[in-house]
Amino acid sequence: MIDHVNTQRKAPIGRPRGFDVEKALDQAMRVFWEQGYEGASLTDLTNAMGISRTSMYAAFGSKEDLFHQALQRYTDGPAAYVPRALEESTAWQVATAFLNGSVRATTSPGCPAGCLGVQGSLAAGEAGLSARDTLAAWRDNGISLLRERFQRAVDEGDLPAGTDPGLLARYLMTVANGIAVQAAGGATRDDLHMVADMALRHWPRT
Amino acid sequence: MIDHVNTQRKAPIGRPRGFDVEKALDQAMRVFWEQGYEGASLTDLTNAMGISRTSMYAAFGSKEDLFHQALQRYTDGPAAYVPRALEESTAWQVATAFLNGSVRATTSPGCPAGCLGVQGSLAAGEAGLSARDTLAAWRDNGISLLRERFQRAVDEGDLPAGTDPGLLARYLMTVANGIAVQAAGGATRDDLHMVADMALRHWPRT
DNA sequence: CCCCTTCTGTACCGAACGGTGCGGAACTGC
DNA sequence: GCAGTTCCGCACCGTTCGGTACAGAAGGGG
Repeated sequence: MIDHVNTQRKAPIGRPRGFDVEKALDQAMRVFWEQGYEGASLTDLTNAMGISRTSMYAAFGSKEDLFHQALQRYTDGPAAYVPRALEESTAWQVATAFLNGSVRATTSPGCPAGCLGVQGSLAAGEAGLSARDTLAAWRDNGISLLRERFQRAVDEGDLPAGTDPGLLARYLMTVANGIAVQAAGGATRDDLHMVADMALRHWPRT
Repeated sequence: MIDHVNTQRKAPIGRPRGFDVEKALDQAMRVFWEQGYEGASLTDLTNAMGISRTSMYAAFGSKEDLFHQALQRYTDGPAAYVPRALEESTAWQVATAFLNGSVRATTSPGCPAGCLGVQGSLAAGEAGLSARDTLAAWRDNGISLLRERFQRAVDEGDLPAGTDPGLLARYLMTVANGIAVQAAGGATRDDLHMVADMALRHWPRT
């Protein structure tokens, strides 16, 4: 607020940055996605980002900070199918869009197989505990978003009265997480689309 | 074959081993289960096993060999619910026993949360690629066992003609893998039992 | 022009990594 | 007792880990 004028300043004093922060963050996201938090070394990361260790620390803070920012970019990018799915007009459409989106995102050609929010740090030693907890909270947040959407669907009569929105939400997230594991193991998009269809076959209807 | 007499020899020459190989393997299995292949250091492992690095290398070969033997012990121990489920008399009972067993195994008090076959090495750097591939093959083998069992059920008329045994098998493994991820993130046994029930609600019947 | 700020490349830090050489301890067979 | 064999604890190997000190390069403000 005080320095609102600074938001318009195009050329801050000092030597300008020699790389594109968002492009570098994209590359870091890919490395974390492919190798996990612990499996991605600073050397792997900075090589992929095309910058030196010093520049990385100056721009992002630490490996853990970089991971958080890469996860945010993942949320806004490859995982953007989640908020899109929540905007569908019926609970059935939300569920379908969510699972189909997860299949697409975890088997996208040119991207690592699987989901950063799952394989980024599922089990870890001491160094990766923070990342592990961050991702567990990230997945829980996804469940909460789904639950709130399904609660609304119950309230609106879009889902049968007495339906448990929390159970539906956790069920969908569980299937999506399983899809991510299968994708990481090499399952094809067609395989997983059939699995997603099967998981939706018994969806409650009014 | 040649040394079948040796199988009866109780006291081999040389200094006897000062620890129980199977107990040590159990502890190693727990560490890999909790921290993953890359996250488990030799120090973590040998401390839990109660032996020195030298003894570990002499008895098990290398960290990777130790992991393979720990996975075998996991297969025979905590994951023994899989072959038990396959022996159930109907496909429905097989599926129910498989998912309920996976819920129990991934939320067993006194054991790490989740499944070694999933979180042992899902995404990894160069050092963990072999373990990652081993676990992917381990999961694929589980799918194959289920598929063969369901093929038999189709042949016997226990499942409707035209049912795809491979799809059922992959579907169940996907749900089980999702359950493992959720368990690793702190989901309770009750939560996951309800998820498993929901996943079985639309099971094909004759 | 010089000063100040910011960014970058190199070279390096202590710690931890997986793995091993070696001398001594503990056992069997003679 | 003495050789032969196996196991164990300690100290150590080279490498890599995440993170940083420092000096020079590249920009703006006066």
